[in-house]
Formats: sequence, C-alpha cells, structure tokens
Amino acid sequence: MSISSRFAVAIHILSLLGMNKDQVNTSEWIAGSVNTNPVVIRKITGYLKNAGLVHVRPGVAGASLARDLSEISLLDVYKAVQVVPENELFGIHDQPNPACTVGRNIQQAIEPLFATAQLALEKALGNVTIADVVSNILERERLRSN
Amino acid sequence: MSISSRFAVAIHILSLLGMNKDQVNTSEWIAGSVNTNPVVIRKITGYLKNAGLVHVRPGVAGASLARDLSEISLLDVYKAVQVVPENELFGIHDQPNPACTVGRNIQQAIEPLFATAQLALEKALGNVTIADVVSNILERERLRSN
DNA sequence: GTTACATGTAATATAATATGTTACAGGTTG
DNA sequence: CAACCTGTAACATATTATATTACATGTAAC
Repeated sequence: MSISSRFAVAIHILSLLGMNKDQVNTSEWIAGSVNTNPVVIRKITGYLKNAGLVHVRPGVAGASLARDLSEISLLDVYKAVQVVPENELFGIHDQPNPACTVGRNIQQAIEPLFATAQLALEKALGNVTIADVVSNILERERLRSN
Repeated sequence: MSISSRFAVAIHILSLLGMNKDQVNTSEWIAGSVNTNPVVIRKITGYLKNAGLVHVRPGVAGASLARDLSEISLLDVYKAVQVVPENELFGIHDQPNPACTVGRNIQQAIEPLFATAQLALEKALGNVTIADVVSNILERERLRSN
C-alpha cells in the first residue's frame, strides 16, 4: 500500500500557487488542474493552512502562499498533510506474546530501527523544496516546446 | 496510514527461527508468539519462502532459515513481504489536467524526488540485519533479568 | 442589506486494503 | 491408513482513501 496521494496533490497545489501568484486560485480552479473535486482541494488546503504554508479565508476566493516556495520543503508538506501518523511510518503488530523471549522484546527492539529508516526518508524529503519542483516543471515545459 | 505490520511480523518470525534453530517451528507455534492466526503466519512464511529466505515444505512441520541471520537485511524482508508496491512508496494522483502547465508535468517532476526518498529509506533498511535484531532482543532480555 | 459566490465541514457512498478466520485440498511421516 | 502439517481459497470485518452532496458561514460588491 502506498502513501496517500494527498501528499502529491498538496505539492501540485503549492506549485500552482507559486506559478500563479497574480491570479485568484479558487478551489474549483485548482481542482480543474488536479482533476478532482473542489472539496478535496479545500480539505488539503486546510491542512496547508494549519501548517502555516498558505493563506486562505472563509468567504474570500483563492488561496495564496504564506512563504516563498524556496522555503517550503517537501518534508514540510509531508508533515502538513499528515499522510503518515507521527513516528509510525511502519506498523507494528500489537500484543505479541509476553511469555516468549522474542514476543516480549521485539517491539522495543524494532522501534529504533524503524525510526532510523523513517528519519532517512524524512531527511531526503527535507532536502528538496517546492521551488525545485517548479524549476523542474518549467524545465520540462521548455523541453516540450522544442 | 502506516506500512503493513506484515513487515514487523516477518521480522518477528525470522527472529524466532534464528533463536530456535533446534526446534520445530510450526505455524501454530509461531502464531502463539506473534499472537495471531496460524494462517497469517503461513501466508507470510510463503512470502519469505518465495524470496529464498526460509525453507518450508507442504506437509512437513516447521519452517527454518535458508540463510544465516547475518545475511538477511531488513530490506530483504521488506521486499520479500511486499508491503509496498515496487517503486511506489508514494502514491501519485493520476490524470492531472494536461491543459495546465503544472498538470502536464507534475508527475514526471515529482517521480525522481519520491524515488530518491524511497531509496534513502531502503538504504537504511539495508544497513540492518535480523542478526542485529536478535542481538538487540537478547541484550534487552539480559537487562530484564537484572 | 441583500445578492452572488467562496470557503469550511459534516454526512454519505464507494472502492480498496489489512487482518483474521473457516474450510479444505494435498503432502508427509510413522 | 492415521495423524498432522502446509498451502490456499473463500469469506467476514474493520479501516482507510477518495469522491461527492449538501449546507452553514463568511465576504464583498452593488
């Protein structure tokens, strides 16, 4: 099973906001680019707002960036949209048998190992910003027109 | 959402097999330690068998290691039990709008970034073996008895 | 202040998935 | 043959992701 595409959609949204700073980006308009329902966009935008990444206000059309794209890492977005429960990228089976040596120690033995792997993932996400994503998009667009 | 605990259970199983090499480890016995149904164990053991990590035969009681524990990394197990579709740790929304600059480039722009993060995760998992896990378990067990 | 329109959010529908369980077919050993 | 195990299909249940409808609330323009 994969990590929710909500993460990818959030990146899509932020890229749009960065490229259309002078436009009014309504949830319906964004939904048209992402190809989903406006409510889905509003929900995700809500996560981004709570994380302080975008500005949105009830009744006022459009979302806008709260920070420069170069100051929003993929990790910021990843955490904002909560696609993975905090420190629980890897699920652990609960209630192993305490009467067994392995059973009564496995959870604590595994936990730090999983945490290390998770941190490696997060560090990689922290090394990239949405500005990088937009640069990449623009580069690809340039190549298309040739 | 977290990665299936099937991964953690598989580590549990292999740890058991390593610590009880002289015993006959039936699916029912293992299930008792993991605290689940024997069929679940047999299913996971099947994955491990397909990956060449354990020996099991229809009709013959017990599973056993096909390799030394020090030669089974968490990454081997992770891949064996297929808790994540190949190269798709991160889900991507499909069919973004091709009429939009972002829509028609976002997938290809994001893909390599996600791949890099995924590789970082896998590399971390590759650095640890089941032997390390068992050592950790034994160390914790020693501390308990003091 | 009322009209038009946008966001926020609850409620619901549907599909996919994880986990557990029953049932049983087929293999192996004594 | 008898006892027992693994492999696996079939099914139940719970959880989750995504989409959708409906509507309450906020804002701005006229």
